[in-house]
Amino acid sequence: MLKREKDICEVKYVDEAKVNAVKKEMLKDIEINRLSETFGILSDSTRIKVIFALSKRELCVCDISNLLNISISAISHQLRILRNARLVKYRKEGKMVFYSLDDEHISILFNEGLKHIRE
Amino acid sequence: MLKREKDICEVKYVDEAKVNAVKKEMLKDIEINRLSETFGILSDSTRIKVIFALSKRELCVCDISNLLNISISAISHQLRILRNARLVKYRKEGKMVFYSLDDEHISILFNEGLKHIRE
DNA sequence: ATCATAATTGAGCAAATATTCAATTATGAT
DNA sequence: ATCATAATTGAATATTTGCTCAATTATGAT
Repeated sequence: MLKREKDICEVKYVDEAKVNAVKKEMLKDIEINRLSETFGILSDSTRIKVIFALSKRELCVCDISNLLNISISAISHQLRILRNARLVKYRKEGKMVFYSLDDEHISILFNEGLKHIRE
Repeated sequence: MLKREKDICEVKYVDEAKVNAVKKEMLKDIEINRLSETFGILSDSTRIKVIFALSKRELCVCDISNLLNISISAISHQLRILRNARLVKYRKEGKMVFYSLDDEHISILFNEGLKHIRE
């Protein structure tokens, strides 16, 4: 009755019905991946600072670098991640590039996180 | 006028006033760390599945291992992370340990994330 | 007591990730 | 055109992180 492809865990006391019931309700793989990616973007302290700073006002790369005391290169790499995730947008003005927040929803998530740690 | 400890970035065109204004409002280090830790816990697909499963019902370690098709050891390591973050609680019954969600607020955050990716 | 099972733990490994460094692109000033 | 500055990029490095494996703890059954 208990058929398993993996014979590592030949567990006897598993409640199959219970496990299967949860398995049916389980999130889809794509949802799980998108969720972990979304939260992953907010899981780095540098990116948190960038998002918070940009929630206050538009800033150029150099401003952010100075504000966070982090190298231009490092910040540029992180901005690319935020850009790819469509969390920030930018506009060019001469040699400078100004970044600002692009996504309303991430703000909600971000503030929900703030609420959580401040309670 | 422009005094900096780091002479790597001797930038001239930084808008000091703007940067300082944002710097004043910046989150405290401890808040930033807690935020990134909180989001970091939700940034792993295995932990997402565990949290989702436990949001449906209480499960023992072995159930979770079977449900997610992942080794007992691996799941135990992840459960420790969730325990340390006080996101799950447990009760012992004989040799088995049953886990369930401990934190209402994380559910809110989790569901906000779900909303975000599903919109 | 011994044995088997459920779970935890620590060490080691492999994959992912953040930062640095050097090179490059792009723009504006001369 | 040359030069300086703002930013991006790729490679290399260092750190972090998730998993496996082996050993260990804890409980229940015999």
